[in-house]
Amino acid sequence: MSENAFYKLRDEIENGIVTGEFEPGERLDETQLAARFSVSRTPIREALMQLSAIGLVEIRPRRGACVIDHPPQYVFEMFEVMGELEAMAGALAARRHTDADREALSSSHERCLASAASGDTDAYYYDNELFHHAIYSASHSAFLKDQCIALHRRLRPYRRLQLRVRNRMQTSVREHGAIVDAILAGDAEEARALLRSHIVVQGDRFSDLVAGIQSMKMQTRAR
Amino acid sequence: MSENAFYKLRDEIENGIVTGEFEPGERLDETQLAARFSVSRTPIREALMQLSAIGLVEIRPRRGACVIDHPPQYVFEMFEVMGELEAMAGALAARRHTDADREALSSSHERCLASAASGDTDAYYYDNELFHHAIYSASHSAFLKDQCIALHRRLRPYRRLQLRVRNRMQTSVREHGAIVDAILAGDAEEARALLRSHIVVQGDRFSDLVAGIQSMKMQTRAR
DNA sequence: GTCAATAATCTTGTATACAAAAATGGCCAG
DNA sequence: CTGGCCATTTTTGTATACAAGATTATTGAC
Repeated sequence: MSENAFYKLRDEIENGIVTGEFEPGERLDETQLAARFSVSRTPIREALMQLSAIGLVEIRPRRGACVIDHPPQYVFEMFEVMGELEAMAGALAARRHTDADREALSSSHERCLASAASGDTDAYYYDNELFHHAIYSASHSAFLKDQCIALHRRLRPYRRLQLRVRNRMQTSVREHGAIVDAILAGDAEEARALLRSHIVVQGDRFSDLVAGIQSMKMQTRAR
Repeated sequence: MSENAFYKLRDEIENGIVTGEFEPGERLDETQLAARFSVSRTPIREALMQLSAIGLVEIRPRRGACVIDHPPQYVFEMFEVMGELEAMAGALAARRHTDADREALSSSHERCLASAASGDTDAYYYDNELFHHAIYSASHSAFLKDQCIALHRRLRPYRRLQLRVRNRMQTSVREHGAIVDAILAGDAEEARALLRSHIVVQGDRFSDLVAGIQSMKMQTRAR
């Protein structure tokens, strides 16, 4: 608590955006946030500056900061790019994984299986992140890993929505199984293809996503 | 000059990093920068916060900001990811380009041809950027375009180094020609493959890059 | 009652002030 | 002469102050 308030504040505000406490388009009042976190406006502004550089917040001159509000098309494109990056990570992982990577992949997949079976979406959400991070690490490309983690974070609000769709967890974990097999078998092109289609939001899933975003906003209006 | 100093400051400092005025690893003193740009430390700090979120600057608690200094391996990985993203943009462009995109691609390629022929590396550097931006736009994926532009910016310092290598401009512009042909022919997979190898820094080019980075740092030490 | 213009208020953007941590330098012991 | 410890000096991180632009409320005209 003692040092570097703006780091903590950045994570705190980011978390608020991810969980939907701050909704897309909502204005982020500096004074209000300062009061809420019992700090002055200075570290709040610094946190907002960082979030704006990351692309979670939009700062318009003399107008203050808003939570970024992307049109569904843009969100779709984000998943599309994420798919390509994860596909790349999977392909590299298939070629480069070590014994430790095998272990990390398998065990995180086991955890996903368990939490999917229990139906606990929060647990699955967390374990799913572990699984994907295991792939990034296994790619042995530090920059690719950084990029994947950054984009993964940006997509968190929407990823959360997706899990609410019926049976998505079961489908997701089944796909994970095939991905693990491909990577461990060293089949780079198979891993690439599987990861791409695992991530990209196609057909019905896109409609579900748009519906989810809509309902999230409706919820906002109602309050 | 009147409004939003931190935007201008961010670009100014970023530019300093890109052109090599601020060398990798160099400490960025807030007070010094404030004096240099005749502002207080506040907007300087805000600019540095943004640059750190982008990944151009590293801020260590209570230790101040430094220009980020990546090991050559990491830089290589950055080009590798850039290659994959541009390949994706090229593939999409091949499928989706409009008449306006055709025109933009052709004319920016013409400009590259001209500046390469004249041997003006600065002009080529600029026209090359135009050309690649034309591909991003033709992909008709706003997010992919944003990501490409962001990464392209981050790679600027190193890209500049590459052009100094003998005949690189001629080779580059020849590759551009093939890329334009593939995109205009609507051959997505050909465009993908050509762009990937156009960007990725393989074999000798990687050695040249490492040597360039070394000499850049030597120059720093000497002063 | 509605609209527009102006005054009052609020919010942002920047400067300055101050406390606490890190870096520096000097001093003394060995 | 070297190395470690304490005092001094910088430098960072945060709070506060203030000016200028944006927003809201009020008043007056139609």
